[in-house]
Amino acid sequence: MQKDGKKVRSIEVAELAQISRSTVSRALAGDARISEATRDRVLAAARQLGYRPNLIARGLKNQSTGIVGVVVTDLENAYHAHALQLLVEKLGAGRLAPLVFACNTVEGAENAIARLMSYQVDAVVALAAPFSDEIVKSCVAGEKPLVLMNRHDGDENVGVVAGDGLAAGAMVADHLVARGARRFAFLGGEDNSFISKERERGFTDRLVSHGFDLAVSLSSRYSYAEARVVAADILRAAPDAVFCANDTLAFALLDAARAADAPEGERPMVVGYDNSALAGWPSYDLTSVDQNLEAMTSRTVEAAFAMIAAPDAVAERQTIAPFLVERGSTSSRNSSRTR
Amino acid sequence: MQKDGKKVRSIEVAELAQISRSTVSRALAGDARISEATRDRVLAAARQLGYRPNLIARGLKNQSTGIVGVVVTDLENAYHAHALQLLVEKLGAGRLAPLVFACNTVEGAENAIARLMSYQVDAVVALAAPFSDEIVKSCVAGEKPLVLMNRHDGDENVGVVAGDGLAAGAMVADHLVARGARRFAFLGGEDNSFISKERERGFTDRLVSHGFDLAVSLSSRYSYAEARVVAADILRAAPDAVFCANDTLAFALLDAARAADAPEGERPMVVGYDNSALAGWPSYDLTSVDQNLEAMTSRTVEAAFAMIAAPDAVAERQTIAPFLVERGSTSSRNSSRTR
DNA sequence: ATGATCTATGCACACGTGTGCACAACCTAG
DNA sequence: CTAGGTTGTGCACACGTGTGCATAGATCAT
Repeated sequence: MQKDGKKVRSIEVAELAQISRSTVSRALAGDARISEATRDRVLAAARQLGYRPNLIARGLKNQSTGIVGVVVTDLENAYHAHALQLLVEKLGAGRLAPLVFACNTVEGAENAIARLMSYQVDAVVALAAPFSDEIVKSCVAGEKPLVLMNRHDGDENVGVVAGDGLAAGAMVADHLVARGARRFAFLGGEDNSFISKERERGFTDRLVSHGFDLAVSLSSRYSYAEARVVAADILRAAPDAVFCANDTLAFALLDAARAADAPEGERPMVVGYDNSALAGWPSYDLTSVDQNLEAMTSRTVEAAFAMIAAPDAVAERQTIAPFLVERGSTSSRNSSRTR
Repeated sequence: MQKDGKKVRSIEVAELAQISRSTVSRALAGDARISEATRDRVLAAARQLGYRPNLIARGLKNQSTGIVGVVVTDLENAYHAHALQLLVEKLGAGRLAPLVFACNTVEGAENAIARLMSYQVDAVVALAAPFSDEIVKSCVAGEKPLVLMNRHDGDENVGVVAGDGLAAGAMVADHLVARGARRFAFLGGEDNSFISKERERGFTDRLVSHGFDLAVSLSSRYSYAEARVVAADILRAAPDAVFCANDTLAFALLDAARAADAPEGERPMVVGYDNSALAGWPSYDLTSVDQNLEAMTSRTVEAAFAMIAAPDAVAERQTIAPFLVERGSTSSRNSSRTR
């Protein structure tokens, strides 16, 4: 292991092994035509010199870099951060390297995509990013495989892995009805984004089939402070139960209810979305929809692999089933209520 | 903008502009020797074809990829996630692309470093990563510039940007003494890591110079559930004020105090560290040390730039001054206390 | 013994870019 | 008209790797 500091190239391994550079390349690639003896000699030499193939050069030659572009938006949102961590881990396990760009504005998105394309990424994963139109357009134009996570989109040939917001909304409706709620509210997010709308629709439709309807529906940005204001408006309508498109919104609602100083038995039941770590803490103890990020990120990475392996195949769209984690915010201690 | 889907190479720009490929390269690089007229022709052709230089090829030729390796650990920790977001943004603004690897185990760290080196990154930024010994050793061996963020280390020639835990501890001591506390406790994290130790030392030393001392000092992992257990032990010692090495620890302590059902006036004052978003929410309203991540990440990126530009220069070590954000958890409503 | 088949390896090219050096064209001074 | 300078451009090489093709040696069939 004589790392003298300078780069070790394959030619040096070849010289040490008394062999040509081609043979080194083939031996390391596991080419069956290389004899056992020389392969061992090459491996020994490579190990001795601490040889690491230059993936940039390999990428240039192979037209495949092993780099995957990842576009994220708001890492301060714990849900996004967690998703990114899982993606990074799973991509790494699959011998792919994630090149991460954040974009908060539309020109940021265009810039990020341009950079990614310049780096010849093998695929792009967009993680709940807005401006997905731009991203889709650029990736289709550049013929790069693209997987959108939790972002539905048009009819272009892009991979889509998304949670089933409709099913989640229905599950929440079932749960709240079973707990005895009668007057329902929905607190949506981000200018009524598609995802928020979907969750609301699943919720409302199932309520209707139970013979109820939605008394109030308002929406807020995904920030705690702004949500507090809207939460107060929701509470003014005195709902039995509130379904929030996001855990942060739910926390704001819970705090607003506490601040209103209503006796505990009269506070509405609350359900959040994302099942963030905080939801499990006793201070909130929030019933929340778990999107199954573990499965979602796994499917996303698998989809990226598949599209890299077969670029011309039809991209599939997968739906991940969410599940409900029931906690104290919808416990029966709240069930005796006077609307 | 005739993107027919296939890659556009510089030779195609050259042909369209009726010029040689060298001239295209020089024109786009802003070489002064190129005449105004041809430069315009090249730019027009490049724009028309939607030409994007292949940064992989450029990296191979220039021995400089513009990629910076980023090593992170626990993105579920909001502090790390926020730091990563800022790093990604600031690196991107400086025309650098972050290749992100997560490592939770020591072999994960070695693997991550090996991958980074293979991708010929221009520098490595390690973000509060454990196993920094391995990282330092590998980067020094590979002669890659390395910047450690919030991680002090030996005498190797690596850049270090860290918050001033000593000063922070002292500030907290001053603050708590001024608020009337007399019996102090410290709740540390992660097996008494260096960072946690430093904060405690700053705290204790200043307490001593005020004529007080530390009644209790315990430590826990950085997870809420484990911290709750240790927090209960701390409370058993009935301190006036508790300084926690981490906001999560502080939240656990606050919840433990509430759960103990002591009258509000007798609960200890609590100070956290990181000033996470949650600290500002009314449910915790936690006084917390802000590490000034904005400044810290800026300095980190600047340090990386400097080390890339001058690899043989002596790496500098910078200290970022933290500041205290005072909130309700140390408000005077708690000041009348019976120890 | 000779041609045929197979095995193991080397030569040389390609990937797309940047740049030292040479050189053509033009201008100026004598 | 010639010598010398200035300006703009092209040739050809290098970066480190993978791989098609050719080939030397060995084994085998006849």
